[in-house]
Amino acid sequence: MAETSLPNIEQKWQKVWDAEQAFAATMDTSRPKYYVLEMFPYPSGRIHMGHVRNYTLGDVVARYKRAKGFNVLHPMGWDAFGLPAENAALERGLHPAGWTYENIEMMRGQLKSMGLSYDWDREVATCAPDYFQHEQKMFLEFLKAGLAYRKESWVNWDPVENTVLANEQVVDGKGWRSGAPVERKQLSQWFLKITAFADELLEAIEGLDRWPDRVRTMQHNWIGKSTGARLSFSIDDEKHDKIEVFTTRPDTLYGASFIALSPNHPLTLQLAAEHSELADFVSECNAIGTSEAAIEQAEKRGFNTGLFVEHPLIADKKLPLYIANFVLMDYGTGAIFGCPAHDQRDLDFANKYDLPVLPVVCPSDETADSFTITDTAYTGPGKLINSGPWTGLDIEAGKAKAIEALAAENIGRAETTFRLRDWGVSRQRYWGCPIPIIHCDACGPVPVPDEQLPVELPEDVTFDKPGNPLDRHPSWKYVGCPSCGKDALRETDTFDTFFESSWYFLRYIDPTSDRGFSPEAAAYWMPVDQYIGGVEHAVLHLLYSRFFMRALSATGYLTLDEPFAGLMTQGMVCHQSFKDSDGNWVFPTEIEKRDGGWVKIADGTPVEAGRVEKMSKSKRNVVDPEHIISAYGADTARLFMMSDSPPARDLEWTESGVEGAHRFISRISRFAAAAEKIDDFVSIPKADEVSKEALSLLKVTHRAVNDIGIDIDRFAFNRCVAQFHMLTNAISDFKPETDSDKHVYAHALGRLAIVLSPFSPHIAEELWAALGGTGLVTNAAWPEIDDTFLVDDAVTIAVQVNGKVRTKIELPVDCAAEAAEQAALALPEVEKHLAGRTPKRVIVVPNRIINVVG
RNA sequence: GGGGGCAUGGUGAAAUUGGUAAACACAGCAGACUUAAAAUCUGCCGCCGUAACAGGCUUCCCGGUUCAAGUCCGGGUGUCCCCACCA
Repeated sequence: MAETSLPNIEQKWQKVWDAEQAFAATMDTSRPKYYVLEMFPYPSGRIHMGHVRNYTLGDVVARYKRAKGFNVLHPMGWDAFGLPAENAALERGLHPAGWTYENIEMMRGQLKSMGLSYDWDREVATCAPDYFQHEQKMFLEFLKAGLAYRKESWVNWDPVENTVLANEQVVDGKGWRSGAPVERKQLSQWFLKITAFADELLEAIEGLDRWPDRVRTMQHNWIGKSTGARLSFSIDDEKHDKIEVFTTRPDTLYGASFIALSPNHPLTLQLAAEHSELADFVSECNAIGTSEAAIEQAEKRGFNTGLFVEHPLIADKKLPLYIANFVLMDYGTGAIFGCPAHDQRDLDFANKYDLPVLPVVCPSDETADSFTITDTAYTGPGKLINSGPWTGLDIEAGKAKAIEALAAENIGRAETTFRLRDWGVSRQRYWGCPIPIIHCDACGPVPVPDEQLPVELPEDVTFDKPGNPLDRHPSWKYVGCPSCGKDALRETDTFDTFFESSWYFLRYIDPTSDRGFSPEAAAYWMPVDQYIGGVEHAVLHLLYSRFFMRALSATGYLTLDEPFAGLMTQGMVCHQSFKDSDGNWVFPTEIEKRDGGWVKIADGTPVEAGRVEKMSKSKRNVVDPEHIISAYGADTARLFMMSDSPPARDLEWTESGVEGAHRFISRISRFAAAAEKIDDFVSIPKADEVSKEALSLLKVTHRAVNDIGIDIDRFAFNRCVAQFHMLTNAISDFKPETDSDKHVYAHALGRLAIVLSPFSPHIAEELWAALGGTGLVTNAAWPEIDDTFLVDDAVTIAVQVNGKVRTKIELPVDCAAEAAEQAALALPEVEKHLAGRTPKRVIVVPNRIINVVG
């Protein structure tokens, strides 16, 4: 094993960094800042490999930028509210707060053992009143500004647990825990008006040029802007209101054959009141949950009301009015016109209920007479047909004409609709931030006055019954109305935990401010220069945070639109999974290789190697970082994480890969153990004063330092590790003899220590100290590069004949094209492969390639 | 159903953005050291040829542009992810 115990070395340097407060950040407007942030963890109890990868990625960037002279802010904290704490309370009788804080203690210790360059003085836990009081205040400011409101909305309701379920918690239409069929129910909920910024959020995606394209597209699609028209249809009995419809295809209006309303449309409810069969139909529709699976299985059904509406453009044409289960109340106007020829869903519906199918768009290779629709709707390009005055127009012109015509008749206009809906933030949960509202019979919902903030959670709560403990607490919710003084009730819902994560990066910049954060700190530190985390937050957290910046700007907290200038989404950490003969997942520690196959150590029964999958407890393919760190050290774990896969891609955890990384770290520690202290090894030796071998090592060294810097900037950390190996191999191969050689040798090792320190900082410190380096390598500036070492005087380039590489030739750098051409044509291989033909053309790309075309 | 990513040796990958495909590692093989093993060091390692050269083939498949394609364009296959009765 290693000469000196690596874990001891690591603890030693961690103590030194602590004692020197090496990573404390202070605001200094005279220096350029760099804010590096990793998505903060939920304190589940122990760190996992995904955390190790995420935080190592961030630490490499933070330490590199520090070496490059930036005033780096690199904080860490805890996304501490959430359901698992309540489950622990339910299952093990622990209080959520105690459980959470214990987990934080545990995980902080684990993170510290990784040697991450955090400024721990800025640590934040979102469940602390000192944190959430500021978001209660923000919410009240949003309320004042009209960016928060209360509304009845449809939710998934679990009738056994008496609580709202998120869509993710509904499995096959049933509650994930209770197994009870989920109901749709209307509930009064608080909403944040994210739709007020829909257009802005969409347009600003364009400017997020340091975000991954796929995240940008996901947000783009999520916001889902549709342009079209809103138009109204009159019911021919004149008793009822007009029906407003949104469509993206106003050009197909002449092909309309029915109108369908959502089961929750106001008119539907009005009709259902007089019509018991319809009322039954509506409740059937609502019994089906809102989950994906439920929707997919649900058959498209309609209810014919017997009423007719007038076609707005064709005199005397009447369209039947249906209630249809596939029409959503939440999107558009909750009503559609069906044009079966050009919409698959409308066509299915029309065929089922025997409604006419009239094509009004015809592809260019068909004619109006021959073109028919049977069971596949036509959604492609073409010319309008059967469309009165619009016949002959193309689709886009048809849309414009249609909007013009509707406007002229005063029955419609152009309209834009978004898929994005306002953010419902109410949760019927205990372990969350209380919503600072008091409900008074006389005054309605009244904001909790500033001087009564924060509204804290009561500690004496019970989890023995389903439902919200806050709601059944004996006294907590009974308060006087702040406005009239009469008996009133506290809001017992708490905020969605995405509320906390939408602004935590602002708390880090000014963690003791009594207003959450100061505009001055925000002006200096924001935006986050580099944000790193999992792609699973591509939409929710990253979109909510973007909204929050705009809402906070609108309420005078700061002036900033975009919180994260750069975003890096890392891939998952995967591992081989195993199943035994009974099909149960087996831990890798329970098995061994025998005769080329896997067997259980315990009883020798065969085990089948499954797929390489994301590490997860259920598949038993997790590896605990703590074991790896105690067995190999943090430097090894960190280096391995950066080694093979580029950050954005999935990384497969392999034991042999870890051992490879550990061999490298051990190799460095042998260099450190054998190092001689040389005065002034940092200074760059002169090219003309060193031996040929030493010069070549200097070239490798300066090239490596140069390339590593470039590769860190572009997140090619796996290439950096390759550079470490090449540099180390070159150093190993060099046998210093003279004093000048020793200087070069120490110089190369010193450069290695600096460039390795973002990745494996402990061993880098050890090496630096062994060489006699001044101060900490953690504080060392990124090395200067002597450009003269980056250029060679000769290059070997490939010579092609008719596009195939036939030989190589060594030429002086920047050799003139004519000379290169002459040299190439003189080569015997070229002559041979030309086989007597005269070269028609010779392409010379200087320092790259020569291609002889013959 | 809609949108997006990815596809390169036995494996993870690299390729200066259109210019020598396979850097660096993992695994494997052979050797040195050792009583032996581990560790360490040295060498080999895309495929088909060959005694060895020479050749030929090769970046999922088919086609195109180009002196030149892993890279660009068109079509297809596989795979993963996101969204999904969105009018």
